[in-house]
Formats: sequence, structure tokens, C-alpha cells
Amino acid sequence: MKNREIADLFNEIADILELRAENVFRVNAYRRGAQNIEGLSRPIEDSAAEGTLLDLPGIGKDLAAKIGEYLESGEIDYLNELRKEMPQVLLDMLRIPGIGPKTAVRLQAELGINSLEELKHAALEHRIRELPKMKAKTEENILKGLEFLSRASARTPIGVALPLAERIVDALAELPEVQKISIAGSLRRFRETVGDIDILVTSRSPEKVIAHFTHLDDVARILAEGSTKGSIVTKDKIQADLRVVEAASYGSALNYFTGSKEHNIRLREIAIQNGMKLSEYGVYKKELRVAGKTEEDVYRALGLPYIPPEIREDSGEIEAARAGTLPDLVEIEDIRGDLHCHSSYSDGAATLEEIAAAGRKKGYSYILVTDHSRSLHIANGLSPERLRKQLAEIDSINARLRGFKLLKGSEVDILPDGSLDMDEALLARLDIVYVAIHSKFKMGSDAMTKRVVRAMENPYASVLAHPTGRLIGMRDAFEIDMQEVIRAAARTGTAIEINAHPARLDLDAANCRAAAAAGVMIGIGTDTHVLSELDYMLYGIGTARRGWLTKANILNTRSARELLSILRMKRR
DNA sequence: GCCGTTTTCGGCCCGACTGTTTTCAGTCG
Repeated sequence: MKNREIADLFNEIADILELRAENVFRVNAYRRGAQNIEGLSRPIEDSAAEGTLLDLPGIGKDLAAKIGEYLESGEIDYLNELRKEMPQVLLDMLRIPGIGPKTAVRLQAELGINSLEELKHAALEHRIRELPKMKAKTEENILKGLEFLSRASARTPIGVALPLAERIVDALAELPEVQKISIAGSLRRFRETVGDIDILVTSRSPEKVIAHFTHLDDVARILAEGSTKGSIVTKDKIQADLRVVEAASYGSALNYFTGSKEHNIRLREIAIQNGMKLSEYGVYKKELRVAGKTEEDVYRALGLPYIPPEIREDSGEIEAARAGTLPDLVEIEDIRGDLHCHSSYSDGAATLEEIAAAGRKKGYSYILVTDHSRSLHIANGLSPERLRKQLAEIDSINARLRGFKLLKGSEVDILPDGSLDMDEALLARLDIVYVAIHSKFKMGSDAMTKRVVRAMENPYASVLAHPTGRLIGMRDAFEIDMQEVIRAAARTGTAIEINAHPARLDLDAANCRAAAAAGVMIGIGTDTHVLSELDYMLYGIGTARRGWLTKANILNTRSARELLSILRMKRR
């Protein structure tokens, strides 16, 4: 799938055009095209093959031709020409926060800067302040920006950002001046990684709230401190922005600061088409504010139903809202049990008794125990004897429980040839069989796809766990053709997991959408190894919602009885 | 470069903060 590559190239074209001070709308056309291609749930190659590139939003004749050219030859001539006359250092400088195209071009032209190293020296030697409209502060900011660039890990995983954001929200919520407070930005949309943390507050004393924010314990550096906005970098190098608005603007501000940018632009266009104006302060007819207090009011004023944050990506939600076909997204309250949990029999920390107690406490009616199979020695995988012992223990625990049960499962390794690491007689004794790749990640897409498809063809394989093996920010997905895997899942009646661990979120949202469209059932499991991780369900739900999934798409919104009857159909 | 509930041409989202300036350009989100 070449979506990402092509999006990167279009963004590079946009950068170069911007450095050349070309028409900003032309620049934005490339950026919008890039954004839309990156957000596609299927390979752009497929659209090209069908001849439907022009149906994609933001893709016209020119961009479609460039996509075709890249798929054909692996290059875009136009970009090659642009690169020839654009010094690399200009593109490098754009990555420095605070430096945009105008400043980059001036630094290069007027000081002859040819690398970021030279830029650093120019700032240290105070040569930048010699230029008109640049002073000591400019040099300081460039040095700080360079330092940030060298240390910042590009994006923060949601599993790190959300707890940090909640800590900041809790600290601010204690202030008497704070009325309403909410997380906004890509974090509220549950993106798997975020660039920064956005927090929105209503207050009559914005300065006090902002001053408190910029002096929290977590703050390493203050980037901005105005009368409505504050911006800081935390000690773990994550940027956090706070905005303070009045209560009458809370809904429109929350909507605006939640984004996505592309979704917001669409909303503003709709406002204009209806003779109104939308900003973070409200929906206006002439000077009169007609909506703004709640997000629901804002959408209503634009003639739209409420659109949940997780799908605000301009990937069809506006059209669905207009047509009245928005999905009724699954909610955490719909979840009746957890489908992926390790006990102390393999590499988990909790005993079966403790897992059952924790599941009851969460209000679940079941938890599927999925310890590793024998060949995964590193995780203390269960021998057939130990698994039989575990099944007996589950029976005895269940016999004592009312309204809750442990389901019998296993996370069975898919061996390199696609066979399962467990004998049929034992597989048959399990309620639900998870199958997963834990070895030989680098066999290449064709071999890996065949391996996984063969595993799914086993009548006992109920659910494919973490299908791409990725660890966000740590390990890339192994090469596998997910389109083919989804087709095979649909054909064989195998479900696919959303692994809710925030480092995995695998399936990702785009593949969730593709899987649901193919009629594949999805199971959400936390992959719990320590009982507190049962709370990761939240991240799985966020991912499911980003993937437009409803209660009906999800296995564990069902009772244990329904769940088993759905999955058992495959064994007949 | 894209696009059409006013449009196949003429538009294209909106505002805050910073730093350098005495009214604004650049950057960011």
C-alpha cells in the first residue's frame, strides 16, 4: 500500500511551493490531497486500478495524474524538478518550530546558511541579529527550536498522552476560577499518537487559569502566555496548549479545538454556504451569535446532527451526517466482557481467582482467559498438561460464581507454516481460540499473508489477535497484506481483534472500517498482563469508534451465550 | 490545484500570539 509514500511526496511538493511563495491555495490543494490519501482505508493502488481516483475528495486531474505516474515509475517528475532548485536546508529548516517559509528563505539567502549545523553557529555567533527584523530573541528561539527538534520524539503515543492530560485537567479543575474543562485536540479524537495536548476551559478569570497552568509542576518551559491561550512544554517534552473561553463559546471552541482541521474547514464552508460564519466563538448570522454554547447547538445551527469526535476527519462523516446515515458508534457501556487476558499460568501477574474478581468488579459478565501456547517459551507458554489443569480450575471457579464466568481460551501461536501450536483435541475443549503471530516476523508479505490465512482456515481459529504485530513508536508492523487477511476472515468466518493495549491498537481504525465493510466481526481485548490494564478497554473503544464500528460489529457487546454461538458456527 | 444548494470561474477558514514594530508580518493550530 503506497498511500503513505504518496502523501509524503505531496507534502514535500507543498513545502517546496510554499518556500517559493506560490499561491497558498495551490499549496493547500497538495496538503489536502496528501491528508485524504493518508486517511484512506484501502490501497490507493486499488482506486487507481479502478479508475476512481477522481472520486476521492481533494484529488483532481493533476493530482490523479501524479499518483498514476508514481505508481507506474516510482517517481514524480514535477517533484524531481522542484527538488533540483530547492536547497535541502530550506526543507530542514521548516521542521524547526517557529521557522516558516519566509524566515527559512531569508536565513538561507541573506546569511548563506547551508545546513542546520551552520544555522546553529550563526545563532551562537549572533550573526542572525544583524538582519533586519531579527533580534536576540529570534536567535534564542531558533536555538530552542533546534534543541526541541533534536530531542523531540515525533509524536506521543496516546497511552502516554492521555494519562498526562488527565493529570493536568485534574490539577486545573481544582481552581475555583475553572468552570468547565475538557480535553480537546487529536487526543479527544483518540488518535493513536498525538502531536500535543489541547485543553479547553471556561472561566471569567482567564489570566489566573493560564498563570496556574504555566506554573504546574510538570512544566519545563513556557512557550506562550497570553490572555486566552497558554502553551507549555512538559518535563517529558510534550507540548500542552490551554485555551480559555467564555461559557457562551464553549461548544464552538471545543468543536474548533478538537478538529480535525479538515473537518473544521468543511464546517466553515457549510456555514458560509448558509450565510453564516463559524469561528471558535460561535456560529454567527451577521453580528448575531446563533449558536456556541454546546457542540450540539453548533452542528444543529449548521443543519447537521451531532458528529462524534472520533470520526471528525473529513473522511465521509459530513456526507453521512447530511444523508442521515451516521453510524451509531459503540460505547464503552456496551462492552460486556474482556476477550484477551493473561493469568499467572503464563506471563500474567494475576491468578484466575483474581481475574474473576476484577471482572465482576468491572461489571463484566465474562473474561476470556487467553494464556500463551507451549511454543512461546519466553512467555511461559502452557504445555497441554498445564492447560488441562487450568481448564479444570476454571470449571471449579465458575461453579462457585453467579452472573459471571471465566471463558476458556488460549492465545495459540501461529507456527511459521501456518499451522496452530495445539492439538485438535485440546482446541476442541476451548470456548474461544485466539491465534497470533509471535515469531518469525520478517518472512515477507506473501509468506506472512499465506501463513495467517492458513491459520484462519483452521476451523478452531475463532479470532486473529493483533494482526499486524506493530508496537507504536517501537516496532513497525510486519509486512502483511491486510486486504487479503480481511477477505480471508470474511470467507472463513474468523473474527479479528482490536488489541486495546495503547502500544498496539491493532487492528487500527482504517482496517477496522475495512473489516466491518467486509462483514468481519471484531473482538476487543485488552491483552491484560496486570489487572490495572483491564482499563485499556477505553483505548480499544476509541479505536473502534474511529473505525466507525457500531455495537453490532463487536463480539463482546454480546452475552457469553450469543458470543459462543456466533464463534462456534465456524466449527460446524 | 480543487470545486460547485450562487458558481466551469473565482473563489478558497479564522483568529491568537510573538517579535519586531509603532501598524504588522509570520507562524501556528
